[in-house]
Amino acid sequence: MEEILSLIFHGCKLTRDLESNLQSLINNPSLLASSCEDIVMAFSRASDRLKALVTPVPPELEGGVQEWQTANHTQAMVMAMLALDPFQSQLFSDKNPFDAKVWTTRDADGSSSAKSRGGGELQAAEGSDTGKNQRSRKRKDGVEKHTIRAAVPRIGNMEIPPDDGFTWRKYGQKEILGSRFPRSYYRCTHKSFYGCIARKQVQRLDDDPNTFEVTYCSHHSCLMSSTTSFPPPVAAATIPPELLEVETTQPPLSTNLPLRRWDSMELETDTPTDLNLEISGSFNMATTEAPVTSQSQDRDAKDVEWPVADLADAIFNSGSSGSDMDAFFGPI
DNA sequence: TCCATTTGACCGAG
DNA sequence: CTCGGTCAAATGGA
Repeated sequence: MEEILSLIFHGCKLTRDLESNLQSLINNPSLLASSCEDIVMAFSRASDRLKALVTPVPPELEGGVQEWQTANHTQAMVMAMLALDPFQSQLFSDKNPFDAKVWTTRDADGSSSAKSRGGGELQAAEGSDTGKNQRSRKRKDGVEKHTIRAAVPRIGNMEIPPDDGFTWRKYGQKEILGSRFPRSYYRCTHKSFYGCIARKQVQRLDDDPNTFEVTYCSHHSCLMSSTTSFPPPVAAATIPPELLEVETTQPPLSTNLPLRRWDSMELETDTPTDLNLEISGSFNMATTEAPVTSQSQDRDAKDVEWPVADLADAIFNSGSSGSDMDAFFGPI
C-alpha cells in the first residue's frame, strides 16, 4: 500500500511540478508531452496496483476491467491536457466547426471488432448489429488504437471527416456488415517517405450519420504529416492524435496553425464553462450496455466506477480556468 | 506527369 | 467459411 501511496504522491508531485513550470514549458511541447506522459504513467501504475489488491476478477470480467483501466488511462491523459490547456474548451464547445463532441477511448487489446471493443464507442455498430454474433478479430501486431467521435462539420463538405491536423491518404474503403455506411481506411501521406505507419479508420455511425467514429492506429513517426506546427517527435510518439489536436487548437503560440480552424472558431477564453465535452469509456465492468455520460449515470449504484467522470465534472462544473491543478488534486 | 482516390482482389484471424 | 483490413491496378484531377 505504501508503494501505491508513493506512486500517487509521485503523480501529484509531477502534476504540481508541471503546473509550476507550465509557463516555461509551453514553448517546449515535446517536454510538455513527456511530462504529461509521466503523470499519466504514475497514476496508471497506482491504479493497476490498487486493482491488484481487490478481489480477483472473474475471467469473464477481465476484459472489462482492462478496458476500464485503459479508459481511465486515456481519460487521465485527456484530463491532463484539459488541465494544461485552459483554452481547450474551444475544441469541445459547440462553437467548434465540427460540433466536436469527442469521445476518447482506447482499446484494451488493440482488437478492432465491435464485440471486442467494450464500452460505448461501438454502440452504434452493436446497435445496428442484427443480432448476429460478430467475432472478435485481433490483429497479431497488437497495435494500440484510439477511437474518437467527431461530429460532421457543419460547414463545407459534410462527407469529409474532420481534419485532425494530419495529412492522410485514403487506401481503402469497405462495406461493413451491419453498418449503413462504408468504413474508410487512411494512412499517413508520408508513409513512403518517412516510413510513418500511422493509420486511421473513419466510419459514420448508423444511428447518428452526423457523427464520425475515427479510430487511430499507431502513432505518427513523421515530422511532416501534421498541418500544424505540432507535433514534435516526442509528442507524436506518445500522444494520440486526438489529443494532439487539443494541443493544436490553442491560441497561436507559434503562428502556423491552420487558418481554417481559427477562422471558423470564436475564441472566448473567458468562458471556460461553456463546455460540450462528453467523455465515455468502458465503464461497465461486466455488461455490454452502452456507456452513458456522467450527467445521466445512476451515481448511487456506480459511484466506484466514476472517479474520472467525477474529475471531469469537477473540471467542467467548477468554472475554473482548467489550469488550477488544486481543483482536481487538492483533496488528495 | 504526379498524386490521390476508387475498387476489386487477396490475405489472414477467428 | 466469413469478414475486416490491406494491396495494387485503374482512374481521374490538377
